[in-house]
Amino acid sequence: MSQIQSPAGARRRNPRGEGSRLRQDILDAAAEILEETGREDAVTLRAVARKVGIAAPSIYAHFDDREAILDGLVEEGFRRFTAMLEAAGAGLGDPVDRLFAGCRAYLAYAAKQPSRYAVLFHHPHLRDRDRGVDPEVLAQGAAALDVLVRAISDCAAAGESASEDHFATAVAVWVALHGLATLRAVTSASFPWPDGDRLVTDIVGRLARLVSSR
Amino acid sequence: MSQIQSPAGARRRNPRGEGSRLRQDILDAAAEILEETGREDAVTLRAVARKVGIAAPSIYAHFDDREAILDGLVEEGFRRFTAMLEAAGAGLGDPVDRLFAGCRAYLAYAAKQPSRYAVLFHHPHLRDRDRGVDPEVLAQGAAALDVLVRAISDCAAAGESASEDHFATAVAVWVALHGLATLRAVTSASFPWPDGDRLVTDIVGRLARLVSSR
DNA sequence: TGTACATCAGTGAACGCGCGTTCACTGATGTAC
DNA sequence: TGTACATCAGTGAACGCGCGTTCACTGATGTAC
Repeated sequence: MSQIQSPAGARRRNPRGEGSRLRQDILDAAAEILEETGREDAVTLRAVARKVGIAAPSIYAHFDDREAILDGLVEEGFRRFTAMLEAAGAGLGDPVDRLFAGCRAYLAYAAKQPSRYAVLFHHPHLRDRDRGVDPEVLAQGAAALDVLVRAISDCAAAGESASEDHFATAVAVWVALHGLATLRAVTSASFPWPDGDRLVTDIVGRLARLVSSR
Repeated sequence: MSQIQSPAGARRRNPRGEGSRLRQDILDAAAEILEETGREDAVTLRAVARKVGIAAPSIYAHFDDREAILDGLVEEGFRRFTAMLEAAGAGLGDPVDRLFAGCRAYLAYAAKQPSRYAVLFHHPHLRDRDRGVDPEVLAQGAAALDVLVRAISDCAAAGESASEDHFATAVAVWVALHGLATLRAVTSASFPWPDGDRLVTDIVGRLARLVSSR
């Protein structure tokens, strides 16, 4: 948040034309609450307003309703997630290095903000149920997966992966990354996880059908 | 539920000594609400009471508080889950067949009751945070994982798997199964999943280090 | 430079609701004599 | 066989709370003339 303060009116009113800065403050506060509590239902309008230091109704200038805050959180989360994945392997020439960098970045994001990560993939917006899927969110999700597909294509082109159907290969890797990310967040401290990096190298290496192990 | 009815008092009082039947009815109702809504927070004391056809305070005879209902759901869920996994491969002689049967049963459980499955692995009880982990739940979770470990050990003993550290191998398979189970539940209908059975065979085959593909 | 005015960025009080939980109770069912 | 009584399986009313949302408003900030 660009300005944090107690409810006692310490917040300075945004200057003209920059009222939309409050929108970002609201999203940041919502993300903080989500991460602190680990519960999506703790992100209430009033809790967010308290955290930002505004009156609850002020939120309605920027979001239609409570659900819209969560929608915004998911949308922003996906945008950042995709950008982060793309940035992860950007400077690397070797496609296998790029693949692993992307996978490690994926897991690092989920480890750093487990609840925020979880909300990306549990949010009802991803389902078709009651309302349609937000196409923006779908597009971001597809873009994130595409980073993986390209990395694997490049590995295959370089003769480093035996993958044939690169999309299916990418999905297999994605599935395992997601499982690893969520289970790590949820298991108790007493769970005897095998050595983390070895596990990742192993899983990704096998599922991406890498030719030589690293 | 052994008896379902509208709130209008159609429920028949349990005979003496069988009051604990209500406990099971409450758990069943909670499971139904969870699956219908897909939201853990929809499982309120009052919603459960309405579904069972009793007054809300009647629940306190069987559960300490609202949280205890969810705890009960998780505990029962794990017990059934483990039993189901064990039953899945019971009749099969070939260890590879047994492994695949277990994996398919795992995914089938998650596909049939996605919310109930999700609650097993997202429930705060698995974390160390505020309260200690319920040892009963931990034990059931360990037992479920152990089914996998044994299946893989048997494959290795039969020369069908190149696995060395069977626990690590089982964790890799588990991670992928969990990822597949949760992502399948959450992706929109428009997501172009690769052929389900091929994907499972492929992922499990590679991660379990099976020698010959099936 | 002064001033009337529109706009913007919020506020404060109030609403109705469903919730978890408590409390004192009720009335059917089985048991002791 | 009859009856007093304990127990069991619940009920109904009430509480205080935090919630999402609405409404009419306020007062600072910039703009037109």
